[in-house]
Amino acid sequence: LRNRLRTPHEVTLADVAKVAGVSASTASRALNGRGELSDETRAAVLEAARELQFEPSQLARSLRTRTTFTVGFVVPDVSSPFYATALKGAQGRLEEAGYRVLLMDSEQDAGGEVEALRTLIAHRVDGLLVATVGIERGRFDELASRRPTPCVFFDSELAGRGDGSVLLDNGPGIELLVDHLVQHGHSRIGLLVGSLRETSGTERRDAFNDAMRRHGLAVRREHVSGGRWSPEAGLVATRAILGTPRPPTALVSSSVELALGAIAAARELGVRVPDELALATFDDAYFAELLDPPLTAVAYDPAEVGRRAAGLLVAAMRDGDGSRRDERIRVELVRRRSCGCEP
Amino acid sequence: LRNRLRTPHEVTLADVAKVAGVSASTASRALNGRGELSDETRAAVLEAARELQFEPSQLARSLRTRTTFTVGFVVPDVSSPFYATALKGAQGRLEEAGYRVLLMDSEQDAGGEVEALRTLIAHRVDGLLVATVGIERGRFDELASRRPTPCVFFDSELAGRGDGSVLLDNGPGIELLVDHLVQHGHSRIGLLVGSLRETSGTERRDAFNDAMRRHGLAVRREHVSGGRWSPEAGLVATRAILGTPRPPTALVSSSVELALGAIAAARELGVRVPDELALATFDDAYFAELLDPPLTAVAYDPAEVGRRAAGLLVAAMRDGDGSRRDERIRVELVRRRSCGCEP
DNA sequence: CTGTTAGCGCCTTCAG
DNA sequence: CTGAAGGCGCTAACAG
Repeated sequence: LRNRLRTPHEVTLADVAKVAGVSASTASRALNGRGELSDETRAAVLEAARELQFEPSQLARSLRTRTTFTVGFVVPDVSSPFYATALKGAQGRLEEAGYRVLLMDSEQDAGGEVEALRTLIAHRVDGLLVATVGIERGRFDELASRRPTPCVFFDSELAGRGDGSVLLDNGPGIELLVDHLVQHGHSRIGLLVGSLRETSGTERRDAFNDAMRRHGLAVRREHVSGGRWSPEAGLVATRAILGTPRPPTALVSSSVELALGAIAAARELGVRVPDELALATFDDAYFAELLDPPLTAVAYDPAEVGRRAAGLLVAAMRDGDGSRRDERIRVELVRRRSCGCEP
Repeated sequence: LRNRLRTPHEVTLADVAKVAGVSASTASRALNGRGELSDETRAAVLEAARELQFEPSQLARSLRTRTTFTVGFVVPDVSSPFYATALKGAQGRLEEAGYRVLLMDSEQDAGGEVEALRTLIAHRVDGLLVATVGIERGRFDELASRRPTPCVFFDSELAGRGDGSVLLDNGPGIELLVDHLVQHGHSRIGLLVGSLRETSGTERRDAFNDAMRRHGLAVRREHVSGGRWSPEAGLVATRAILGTPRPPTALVSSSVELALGAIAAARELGVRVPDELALATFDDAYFAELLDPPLTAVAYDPAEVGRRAAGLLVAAMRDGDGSRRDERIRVELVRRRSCGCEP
């Protein structure tokens, strides 16, 4: 029976107790600082634990206490600098509070997201941090009902669901971009849109339309293109937009990836930025300053998004009153050359 | 007793068994496809499980089977595009094989790495994927002895430890860079070094020295600077190098972050790249083409690093014969303008 | 202040 | 082919 175990002998709480000459429950109390213990008993247990290099099994502990101190983190694409940085920010907060992170990538796919959530729930995570790609409400409710787990959305949300959200100031950000381009004298302005299954995508598009309307400017259908967040999508979309009979003189991009594609497309078509096409984008990047031309952008701290979301989640896991909290991350305009500003 | 449970009623294997009218052991067999079962029993159990939306507790399962199907992933900095992408690659392979990823960030610190490994081991992960920041051998051995866990190093290794490694072709890569710069006629070449606590850092520095020697070129102490992997370090190092009495005419950078700092420093000092300072770097980046100037680089697929490392780890977790496997990721030179090549 | 007892939810011998 | 029993390692009532 015992010979099947790979590990010759797993050091267990019982072992520690035996060496310390106390019962297992006492050993447990000593190690977790619970209950009243005589100093010498405590010392004996601690000593024994150290001697045996006892490492309590989180597994057993979790099974018993019904809490795993693990949080699930679901993003469309971990390799994206934004999500990677948000993850890092969240990680910091969570570790402070004693939580670990189980990571899942939804691969930009609603099905993948459902799968990820299901797995995480099967692992009995204590909480969920998710940048949704636009899962159906019904699916979410089903999962949530099966096993209620505190959940905070970030970057994109499922309106009304979960215990809160931390989103970017999408509206004000796009407004900053459009206003600035208008100040430069542009009136034919195009838009590179992101995924319209995500609220970050739709909010930016809606804000663009609103801002244009506010300036009395028309939004031409053929000057709006995109649909995904990649440089490739930006390249294709910009080619299409620049290929129209009367192309726009300026372009607002919903993300830095899209903007990269735009620069590439302009270069390919021999269109000079910003002289023939002004460009301004949502999202700053650490290399934006060094691009050719340097990219005018709406900046914010991606790590802060993660930190704040994690903060909300920790609160929700502790209190568990169903009170929602929705936060927005402030953004600011960083003027560089791509919009037509001089250095 | 039961009223303390947050979840009104957790659906358990016993419930499924009851509904299906069989014993718990039979239900378990049916759900895991073990043993011989009559078709109707199996069907009844599956039906009951679906009806109750049974989601087996991985926790309990793991406690019993002594395997968690979880892998620990430790990197110096998740927010770095390289590690984020490697993570993504690893994730793909691991999920195929049924493993989940528990992520830890060592914060570029040996102490943090030890802490991360300890936590992961306490969670009884089945395997470890680590990009070490240069933890002490003794510390590693201690942790490994306490609870032997398959471990594969990637990017940087702890020579001789673990069950294998997947490293980049650091030597050949740097050689490509030096050779190319020499071809451009340079003889005073400087080096931006990364962290020398990591083998990726030392291998690149050593390769630089070797390549220079091979060309009969002197490596000047004051033309070698750096020590960390960040753009800031690159900025400071390049300032220092360019501030020397006879600065180099070309610079090899150990990483793209460092190179970004170099471009910034050159710009700040009014030094034109590549005319006054040629630049070539290890690591390609998706935006390298769009920089000013476009960056000549040694390229490889970061996701592949993760995939291969995960592949090795999965094999090690399955077979468990202590056979080491060490792999190298092939690299290639991508010529762009920063080295002096014409477009 | 401490020990005994009883499980958390699941899997796996061992019998039948 | 199926059921009963035991236990993974830990914690929390409940008694002393």
